Amino acid sequence: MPRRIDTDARKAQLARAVWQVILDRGIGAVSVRTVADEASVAVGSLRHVFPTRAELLEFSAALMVQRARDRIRQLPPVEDPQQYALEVIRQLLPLTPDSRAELEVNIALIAETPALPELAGIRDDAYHQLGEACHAVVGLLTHRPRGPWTEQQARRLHAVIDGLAIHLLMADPADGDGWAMDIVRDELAALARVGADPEAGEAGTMNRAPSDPGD
Amino acid sequence: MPRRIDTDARKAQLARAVWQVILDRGIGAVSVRTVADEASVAVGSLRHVFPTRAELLEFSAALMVQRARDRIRQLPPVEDPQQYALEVIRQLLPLTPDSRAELEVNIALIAETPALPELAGIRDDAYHQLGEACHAVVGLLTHRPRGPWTEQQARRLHAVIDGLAIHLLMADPADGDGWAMDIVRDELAALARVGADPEAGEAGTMNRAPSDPGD
DNA sequence: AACTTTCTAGCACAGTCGTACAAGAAAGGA
DNA sequence: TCCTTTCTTGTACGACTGTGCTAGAAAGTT
Repeated sequence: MPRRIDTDARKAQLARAVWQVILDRGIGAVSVRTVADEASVAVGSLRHVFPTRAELLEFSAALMVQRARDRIRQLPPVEDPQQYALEVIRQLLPLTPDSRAELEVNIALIAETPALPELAGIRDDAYHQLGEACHAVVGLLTHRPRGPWTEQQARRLHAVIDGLAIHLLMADPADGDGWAMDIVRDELAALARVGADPEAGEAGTMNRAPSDPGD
Repeated sequence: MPRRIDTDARKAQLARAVWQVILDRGIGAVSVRTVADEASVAVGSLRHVFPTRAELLEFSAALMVQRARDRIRQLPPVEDPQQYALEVIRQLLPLTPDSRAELEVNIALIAETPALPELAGIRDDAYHQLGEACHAVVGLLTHRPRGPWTEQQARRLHAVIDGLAIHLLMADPADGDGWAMDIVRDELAALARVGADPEAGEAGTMNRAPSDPGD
């Protein structure tokens, strides 16, 4: 047996280099050369692990999705389901450099999908996983069986999360990011209120009633 | 006076070519050559109007934002503010090939911002305009004076719209797109309920109470 | 120590990129 | 008709792209 390297570790190292290039110079700057330089590795060496550029990007994207999922799975268990859901969602918003990088990579993926059909699968995978997580949160808080109502609530929660994520990415950092989690807290509280009081609101409609502003 | 062309019309024609290339092959395929080909024009001719690639992209992006704004402004007036708001938001979601192209260009912009700082201004402009529109809708429906509560509601509505937009872009076309407008209708109805009944909900909190699922 | 296999390094290639530039075509005023 | 100015066109250049390929370094087996 000749010399062997830890292929998985090397792949992860190169994926990190991809993320760094995307963060610094955008997806357009991701080439085998820039990534190899970022990882302090020769191009031929990179291509020994990732024969094509598409494989490099595919792995980098998949690893990013996996990391986010693992981070959520390893969240310490919390008694209050509402607070637990809050922590889960906190992991999905770009509130730290790491998760911010994840989202930028994700957006770059969506933007480049027409050019790289191989990545569509990963993108759809992440989309459906997050959708399922939202549905789980709705079920956890409202104690309702799956149905059109829970599906709509889940889709709305999903939209709020993704929308807030993008806004956090674009918003003036001087504005802070507390407002985003405030909105999420509000969403979860509203859902939990249905779980606590099965008779709340008008039956027969899916509409939700915002509370009085109280000003 | 030598021969003159309608510069604005030519710029618009080239901008349309940019959008088409983005739709067909992604932002990564946008080059002076591909755009010139798409517009059936020589590269030098394109560069006579847009000396640099950055100017080409900048104009294309700005025109896209302007077109969306004009489309909304020229919306026929409707009596019911709730339905009017619904029509406005319909223009902002990728439900037609045109508005779908707009969103793809928008996402491409966000993804490429690190590489093209010139575009950040346009992106921020569109962001704030949409934010203002959401705030206007909240004011229109709830009849509340501007304040922390309306701001939070507007930010949430903004997040829902942008989140739904992205999901429509990624979702399986077989799923249809009715669910998105259903969610928007729900949001507006909930806001309108505050406007109709000033005493609704619990005072002193910003929380909103979803109605009973009614299943 | 010799051999074998993996890994690294780097050059070569055809293609595309943005941009520069020069020469010809087109069209209105003299 | 000629002249002037705008516009179009094609070519050229250096830099960069993904990929192919070869030669050598590294390390475990025998």
